[in-house]
Amino acid sequence: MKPHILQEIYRLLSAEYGSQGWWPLTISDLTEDERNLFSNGYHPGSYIYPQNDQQRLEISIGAVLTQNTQWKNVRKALQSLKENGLFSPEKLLASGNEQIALAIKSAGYYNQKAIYLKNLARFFQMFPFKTLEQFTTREIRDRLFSIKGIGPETADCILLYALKRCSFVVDAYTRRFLEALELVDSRDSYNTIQHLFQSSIEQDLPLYQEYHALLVLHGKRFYSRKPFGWHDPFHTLPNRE
DNA sequence: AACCAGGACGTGA
DNA sequence: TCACGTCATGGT
Repeated sequence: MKPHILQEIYRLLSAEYGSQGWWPLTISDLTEDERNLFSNGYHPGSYIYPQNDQQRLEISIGAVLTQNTQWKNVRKALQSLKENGLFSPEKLLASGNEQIALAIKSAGYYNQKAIYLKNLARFFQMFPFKTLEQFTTREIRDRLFSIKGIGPETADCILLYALKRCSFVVDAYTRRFLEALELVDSRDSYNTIQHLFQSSIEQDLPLYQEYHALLVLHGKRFYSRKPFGWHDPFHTLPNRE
């Protein structure tokens, strides 16, 4: 692969779609000014979020809930968790699986995810956000990955968007996109593809956050099973080498 | 009325 | 390692 092709792809995606402002926060968490400024919880051009543990937790829980699930349904589940007073590690651990499952029903897989959220809550109880600062990104990643219900992508989402660590997120859209460009093979592992990005682009947090967001947006447009775009996906993108 | 969504786990080869 | 079945609601 050409060494700088992933940089070039980022430039093209960024020019095509502009700033995304991931990870989205629920509107109810934001101040009135922010509410007026942001649409649908996105905060394009601003990388100061999350600003408190509540928002860090929301991103982390959202990362679990959005596994193979549309964000729209996750947002309902997040609101439901808050409305039912379940939105803290302590409350989650003190609640029954059935109660959590009921609250997150809209996100699907609710029985599994109720357990997953408890496992995550147990982790955050053992390692509050403040104490995580002293660990390396790799150390946190290994810890997260060992939690039942947290795979590589979910771990990287938490690292990148909740903990502000440069850990590149590889999702299904990223894989389909790179496969279509014949930059990776279908049998390449998650870590292989992640390493491809991390060795090609500069270690910059906004860049990491934006790049994944852009890949999701572009992926939804051209690489969904039911794509809603009609343009040639290769039109503005580099030809395969 | 099938089919899909910002995955992860358990199982058997 | 890896391919495959399972988990489940909400929208097209």
